[in-house]
Amino acid sequence: MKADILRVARSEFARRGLTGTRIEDIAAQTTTSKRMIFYYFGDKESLYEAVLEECYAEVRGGEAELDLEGLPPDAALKALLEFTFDHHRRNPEFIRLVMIENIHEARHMKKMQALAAKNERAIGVVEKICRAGCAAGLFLPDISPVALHWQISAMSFFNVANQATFSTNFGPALFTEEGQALLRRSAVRGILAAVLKDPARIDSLCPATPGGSESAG
Amino acid sequence: MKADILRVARSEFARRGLTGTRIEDIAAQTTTSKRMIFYYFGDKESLYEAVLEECYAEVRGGEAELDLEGLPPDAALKALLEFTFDHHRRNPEFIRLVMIENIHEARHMKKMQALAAKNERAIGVVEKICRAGCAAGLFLPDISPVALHWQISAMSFFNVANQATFSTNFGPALFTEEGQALLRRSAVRGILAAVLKDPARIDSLCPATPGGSESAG
Amino acid sequence: MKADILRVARSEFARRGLTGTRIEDIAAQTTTSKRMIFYYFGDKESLYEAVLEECYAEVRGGEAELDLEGLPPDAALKALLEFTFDHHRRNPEFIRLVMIENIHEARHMKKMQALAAKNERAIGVVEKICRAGCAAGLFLPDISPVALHWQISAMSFFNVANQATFSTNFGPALFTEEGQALLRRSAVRGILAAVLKDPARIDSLCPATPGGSESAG
Amino acid sequence: MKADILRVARSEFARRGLTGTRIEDIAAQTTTSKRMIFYYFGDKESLYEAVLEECYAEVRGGEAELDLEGLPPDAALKALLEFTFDHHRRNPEFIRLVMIENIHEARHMKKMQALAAKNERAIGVVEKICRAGCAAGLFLPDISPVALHWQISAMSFFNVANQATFSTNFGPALFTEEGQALLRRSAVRGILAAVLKDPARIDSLCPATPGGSESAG
DNA sequence: AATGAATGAGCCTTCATTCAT
DNA sequence: GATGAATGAAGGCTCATTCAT
Repeated sequence: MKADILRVARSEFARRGLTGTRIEDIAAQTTTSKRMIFYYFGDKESLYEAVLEECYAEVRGGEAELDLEGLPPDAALKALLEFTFDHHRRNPEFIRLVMIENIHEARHMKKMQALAAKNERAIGVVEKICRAGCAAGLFLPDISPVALHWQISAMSFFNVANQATFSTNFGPALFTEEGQALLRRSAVRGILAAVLKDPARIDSLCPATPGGSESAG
Repeated sequence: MKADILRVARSEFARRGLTGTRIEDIAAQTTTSKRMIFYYFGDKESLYEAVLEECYAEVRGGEAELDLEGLPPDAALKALLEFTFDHHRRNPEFIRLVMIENIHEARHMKKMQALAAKNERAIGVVEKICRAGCAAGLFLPDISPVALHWQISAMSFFNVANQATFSTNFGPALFTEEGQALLRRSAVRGILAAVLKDPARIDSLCPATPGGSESAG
Repeated sequence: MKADILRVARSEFARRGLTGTRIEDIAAQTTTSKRMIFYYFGDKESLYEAVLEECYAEVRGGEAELDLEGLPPDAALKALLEFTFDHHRRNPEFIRLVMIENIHEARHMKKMQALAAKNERAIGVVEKICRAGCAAGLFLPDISPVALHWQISAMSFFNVANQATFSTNFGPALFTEEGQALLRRSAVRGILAAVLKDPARIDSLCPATPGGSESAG
Repeated sequence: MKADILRVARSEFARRGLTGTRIEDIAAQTTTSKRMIFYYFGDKESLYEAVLEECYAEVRGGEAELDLEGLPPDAALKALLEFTFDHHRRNPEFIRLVMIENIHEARHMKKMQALAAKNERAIGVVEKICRAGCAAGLFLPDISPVALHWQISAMSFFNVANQATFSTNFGPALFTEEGQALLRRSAVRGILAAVLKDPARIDSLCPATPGGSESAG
């Protein structure tokens, strides 16, 4: 019952934002009533926070499934980016909730205690790769894991978050399967180039060219 | 008077979104009345669209000031990214309006006819650089200007749009002046790497390391 | 509570029409608030429709009380007209609501499903009289019950509906008790004349002269 | 220009009533502006009154064209009814304005001075017929001209005014050309029967049966 | 005489929320 | 614990009308 409400609420909040969502609309798609929503969650904002928290847990939980053990640092970094890129594409509701949080200056996210551990883990993954990369002499020294995470996030997030305006302005080509594959490769290439000591290694890791057809050399 | 309303409305819509904004709040910050807003703009949504259009015109107008003539293609690309990165930072209201548009699936932006020309111009700039880069044998062949624009936008946009959640989750360090300088350099390096035929050239164009402290060698 | 609202709303709608009525004015005469009206009825138009429906049910219900069993057909017809004439006079609000409906091209009445049965019953009464009258050789053959109902309605309805303009233009005499009695007798005479095979029978059924003073011989 | 406004205003007031009509809607269909309407007519209610007055003048003017001279009284009465019946059918806007006036308790009509003469003339016609009919020994004595006028009006007016609700409730058959012909004949028959001393004369004046098919005897 | 720009008042409606059991 | 009925507060919007030239 609570789960039912949360499921519908997530969809509505993701679609319409915090103020744009109406409790009545959520109730209408639920087996319960409007009254029950207040009974279980107190008020609209608390429901929204519950949705946000649950969604975050789920998504960050999904990230834990990624196993980079055994991969060389540069391949691991590549895998991490590709995973994040795909992961964000598969979770548009999560992306939208984060967009909405940013509209609200992360006001609700700041209240969420459970986040700290999850975020540290996310950075931990990048940090580990960086350390290994430096130790192996592959990466430039003094790479900031947080900056690297920022760069990975930027492209993976923007790709989903701004699809509507970007394709309105510049056409839908980038959001077809081929377009997405292209963007993903460009992103990998950019990230690796920003990190590798010897840029020549890039070509062995990602043979294709960014923004170009497969044929390029 | 219309300008006064638009100015206040932009601030409110950027801050609170379409549904979150109350006409009354706009009126209160204006020398005119709530009634006047409807007189000039018809309804809330039309006012929002007028704000969006005006803001877009202003921002894209600002971009026109950038002069890349005379620069070699790779330096031009670097300059374009740096300009975009800074430009987005200087226009947080515009960024927020675009975020809000994405929440609304670009519903209003799709109506704006005047955009087409401006968007083509934006792509035109990148296209020109690409052509010159290829002609000079500097860039990889078959670079997609739109994909390149996407990559530039991704980092410049995300940097402003997701500041609230990112700094909530991973600390405010990246959003200090030094942090921003670092991110900008990483971004430049990534973009160039994704494009240059000879990655070794990167170091001559951007000597500093990505994600690293200034000291790195 | 709903009944209270309906009662007040009927009076207001009958007096001022659909657009002329203000929800606030209804609320003010009620023990409840304006908000409650929307809670119970959704919107102004639905409230109006509820009023119309209820009023129709009441009025047509009142008609059911008329018992014509046992009367000869011509006497039954006379009784039906007299009843309708009096009945309309007693229900000026109903008359006004029908006037208002006609202004609105019967837009709302067309939605009312429950009417069909009631209307068929109304025609049924006339039909029965017609059949009996024909069978008894009293009425002209091929009398149309609907046309007869139209004629009865015309005079009974106009008498109430157009009282204001008629008495403004031609004086109030016809709307005193005597005037009304006169009109009623004229109407009966007209209706019977339009139906009876042998017009001479009229005088036995309604001895007084139409449009004349009682004294006439 | 004033004429243009009046023409449009009549149509709008007739269609939507006094409160239902919006000055802006009138202006939109005019070559002039909303402002001009106030300039020429002062306010909404005065414009409505001007419309009402003009419409009345026009319609009552049309009635003057009827020439009953030379006809025997009963034929004249028949002609008057038929003319009125047809005349009302041809002037639905006028009918609607009178309906609206009745909704407003004839408040505006009461102000109209010019009416008195026109109304007296209308009654004058009936009066003349009555006098002639009595003098000729055809009509019952003491026929009230006003009651007779009421009866003529009732059927002619109701026929147009209540068409929407009547056909909604009882079908459209009565408002086809044949249906209307039938009703007109019924009405004539009823009126004559209410007046003639010798009802047998009816059949010579109107051979057809009321509410029946043409064949009846 | 003629008019574009401006507006005060108030209307219908919606929203999250609480009452009372 | 669970719920149907009720509601205060305010929101977007419309209307006839007047200001100012």
